Amino acid sequence: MRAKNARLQEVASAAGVSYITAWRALNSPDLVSPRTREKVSRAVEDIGYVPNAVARSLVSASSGVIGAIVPTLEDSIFADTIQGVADVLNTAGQELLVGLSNYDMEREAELIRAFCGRQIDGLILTGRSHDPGVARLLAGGRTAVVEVWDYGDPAIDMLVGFSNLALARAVTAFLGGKGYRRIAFVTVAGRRRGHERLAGYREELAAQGLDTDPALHIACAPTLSGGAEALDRLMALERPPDAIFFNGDTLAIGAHLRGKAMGLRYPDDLALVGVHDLEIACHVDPALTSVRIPRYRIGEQAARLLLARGRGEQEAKERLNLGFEIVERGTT
Amino acid sequence: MRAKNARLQEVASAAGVSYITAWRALNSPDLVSPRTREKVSRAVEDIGYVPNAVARSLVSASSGVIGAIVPTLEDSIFADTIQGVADVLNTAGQELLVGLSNYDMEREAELIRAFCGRQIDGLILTGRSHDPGVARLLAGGRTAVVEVWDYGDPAIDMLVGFSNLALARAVTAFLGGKGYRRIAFVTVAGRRRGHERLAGYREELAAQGLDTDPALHIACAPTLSGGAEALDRLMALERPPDAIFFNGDTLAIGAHLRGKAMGLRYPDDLALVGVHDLEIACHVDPALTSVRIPRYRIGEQAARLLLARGRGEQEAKERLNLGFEIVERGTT
DNA sequence: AGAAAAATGATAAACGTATATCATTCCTGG
DNA sequence: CCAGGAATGATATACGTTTATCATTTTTCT
Repeated sequence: MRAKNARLQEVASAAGVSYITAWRALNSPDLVSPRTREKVSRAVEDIGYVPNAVARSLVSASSGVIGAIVPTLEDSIFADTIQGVADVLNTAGQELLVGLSNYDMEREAELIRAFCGRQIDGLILTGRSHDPGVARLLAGGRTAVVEVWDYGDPAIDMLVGFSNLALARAVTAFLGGKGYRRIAFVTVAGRRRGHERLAGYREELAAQGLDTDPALHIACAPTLSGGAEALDRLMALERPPDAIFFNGDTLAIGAHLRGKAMGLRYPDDLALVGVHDLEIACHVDPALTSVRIPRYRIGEQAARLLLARGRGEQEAKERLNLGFEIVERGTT
Repeated sequence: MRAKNARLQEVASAAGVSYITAWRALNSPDLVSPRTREKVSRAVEDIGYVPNAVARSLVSASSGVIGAIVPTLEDSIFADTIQGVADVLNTAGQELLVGLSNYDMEREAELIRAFCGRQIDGLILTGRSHDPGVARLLAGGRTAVVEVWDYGDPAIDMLVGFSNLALARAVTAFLGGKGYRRIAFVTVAGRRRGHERLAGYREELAAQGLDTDPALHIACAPTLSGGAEALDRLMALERPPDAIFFNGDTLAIGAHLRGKAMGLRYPDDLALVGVHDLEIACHVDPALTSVRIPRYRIGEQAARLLLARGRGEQEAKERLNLGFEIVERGTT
């Protein structure tokens, strides 16, 4: 059933030329006469020859594959970054090995090891905290690495993202500047990015002398329902918040729709801010204030850096802070 | 800078055993004494040895990699399927090569060729229409193929999905059964799945004697705004529809929110149906009637079939029709 | 102690390509 | 017709594993 793929030797035979000539016809066409070139490419067609990239990788010690590990594709957040990576790699004929860590550092470490064994030319990792063993493996510099979706110290190699701490401080400061005093923060349980942002939120609360009631930070499920339920819990507090910072538009939209059904009026009764600036943020009424993050560009830039490194153009440990932008709309 | 990775020979030297013994310690531990096993694994640790999967693939003619090609990750639709694939592959230690065709058949063909050159153990393709050259390449049966997100004839090899034609007929019949006579259909321009569903919609209109006004089928951008704008155009018709079937919840939600802002009341003024049953369908008011499609399970099952084929358990050209389900809510 | 079994070692071929070296054949221009 | 270059060919080695065969050493058991 499973016949072996044709080898270049068979193409050569079919074309009536030697192996070497067939090889030259495909890989350095200038060294070969047009007639031979023609014969060879016809033989390639006839046989359906596809060069064995595995053998090529083995001898050239470079696979033409980039690995990217993100926590999940289930919210479209990281999917957009992967899309950016893939779009850039396409233009360079590189392939993309995708790994989903499910927010699990050990799983991420396994994926990294497996990817390294596949001789990937570059690796994109989400975030800056990784398994220590793997950090050592990668610190050798044999593989180009870009960490994305974060900005700070230390970094393994290259870095493309924005400061999660700064983002949380900026949003909190923005709300404080608008006069809100009891600002709640809603995160999804068990996610590292949430921890960093929580730190920024707390720092800024302290800096601005805002209400630091710990009851104002709660965690919920990463869904619209999670956001809706978080709203319920916060509004049921003895002293409910006057503004809620949701760590993700999905949560914020869930809360927005629930609150509206309950009769809340934004921003008078309550202010809402999300993160990611999903398209739906502009389609609810009033439109949701959110934080625009260059999700797609993060992927693009990360891929570009890896390609540049591969071409030897980019030896430095480039660090790109792509920033973020608070987009003010009707809910604040 | 870029030192070479350690080879197994170096591990053997470090452990003070022969190459063969080191190999056995890693690959058939039963043949080796516990003490030697220990020495070798310590050497592996010290050196940071990672087996070269490329060399292994070359000799074993199987790479441990599955390829999956989807049109895009930008809406979360196919991302969910990829997630399902990845979750199953994880349990089997297989890696996932992802290709994004951007709805372009030529691009898809290039990706398929590149993947085959990488000696993938299996391939997941979206839909059943592909470049003819590539179809021949794959028809050889050297690579296990699962086509997903569709069900019908012919198929290259295995098949996991549902009938897009049946889906469109079912939705149209459902609306007709509710008494709606002027049923519009909104698709995204230039997508094949839309064509199949359009055919189903038209067949059912004819079968039920419903209004077949061609002005009731329009195309729009694949966004919330696209759906909103489609609503505007349809409601501006001299004889507007009494129900709209949106080929995707994103479009339907965009229209829903716009229509509500315009003062439309569902389902009295207008009925809406979407496809995909995204979470937000239940969070708008009234909730959106939609069609549940097992996006994640499609990926899971496709991956399972490939793994079974790889283990030699599954030689047949399995075909799984996972179906769909109309979830009736407030908009109809 | 001696035989059987377990563990280890030496050697070689294979996977399909990349690439280097040297040799031969073919074509072109004067 | 011959020099010189272009085109083609023959041969070999390397990449790092997998796997087979056969040989040797060490351990275990009676």
